[in-house]
Amino acid sequence: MPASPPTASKSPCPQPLLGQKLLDWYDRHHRDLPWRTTPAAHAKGERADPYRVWLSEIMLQQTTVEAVKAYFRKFTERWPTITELSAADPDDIMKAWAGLGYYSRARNLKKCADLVVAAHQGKFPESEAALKALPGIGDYTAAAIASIAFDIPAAVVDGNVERVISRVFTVETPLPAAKPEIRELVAATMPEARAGDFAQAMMDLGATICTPKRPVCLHCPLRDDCLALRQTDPERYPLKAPKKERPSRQGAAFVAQRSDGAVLLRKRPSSGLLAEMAEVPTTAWTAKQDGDTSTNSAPFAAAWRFSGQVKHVFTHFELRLDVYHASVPDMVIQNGWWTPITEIHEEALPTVMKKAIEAAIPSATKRSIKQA
DNA sequence: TATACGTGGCA
DNA sequence: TTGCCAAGTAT
Repeated sequence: MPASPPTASKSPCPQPLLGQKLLDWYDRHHRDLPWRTTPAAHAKGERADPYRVWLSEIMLQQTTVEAVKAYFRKFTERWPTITELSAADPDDIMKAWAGLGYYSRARNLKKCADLVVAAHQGKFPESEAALKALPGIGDYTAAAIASIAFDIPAAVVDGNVERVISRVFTVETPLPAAKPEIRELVAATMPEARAGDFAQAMMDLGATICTPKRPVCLHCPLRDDCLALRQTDPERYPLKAPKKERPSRQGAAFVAQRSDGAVLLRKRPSSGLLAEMAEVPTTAWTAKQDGDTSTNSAPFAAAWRFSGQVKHVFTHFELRLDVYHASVPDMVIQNGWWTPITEIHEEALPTVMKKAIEAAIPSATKRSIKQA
């Protein structure tokens, strides 16, 4: 524990006033989102459902609000309570999550639901530490659930909060090293009451006013307190460590179709990229130069015809897949099964696989998540 | 502390 | 087109 953080001199004392300004702004400008209760309802004693708070927070990790909305509705309609989610077939959860990305979240979702049902009588534990002990719940999510669902004064620090705080206090330490410093500043800024509203207010401010590019400082409730606005350029914050460049990989994907139109799928290994999701047979994905993407590397002999190339960008590499198609006789493969082309959208297919199938069989996967 | 882990939207 | 970004976690 450093005796004196670099920016300590800039915030010698707690700033409850700042927190109150933020809450006043939130009362008038909060976003209405499917997983929220309004601050007015909250003031009347209404509590947010911890299950819905948890589910939304997991979905929102590194994911936009707009992308989450349809999935959140789908999950809560199908599994209204954590008990029902825990009773679900894990494959059905993976299918329902398909397209949202970061699939370990879906696997941990089931593990967490099972634990809460088995070890906590179906109720989320009401402390930050106990929440953080659950699968898929880290520092941020534990604090978010504790504050939003239980009004526990926990320091919620996500990307929005990092941006708001680093600007208001001109934090000169680059992320992620600045995290502890930012957490201290949040703790000093938090009001005594309304922990959940304060956390959501910080995030709404970061999402709508204190945006990464072209923040709307004119409308900001903290404009008189913001050191970045006063001294320099707010967009300079938060400082970030330089990122590495994204390598390229390439491979081939093989879309086999039976005479009745069914497509051959198989299940991916239980660890690593896209773990336990469905795929069409592919080669290994290797560094661009030495990848063999010819039909020589097909999973079995067939009249493979080149359909086209698919590009897909993952977080840590970009992939170019040569896609081949063939009409084949009925057969059985390891970990594989046949799916009617009309039901392909119900499988646990990650987006990259939908792209590959679409390249081989145009219009095969057109049906969108909202209709599914 | 650094790396693996998805996807879609936007300038 | 390319790069950045969006309510992070696990190891």
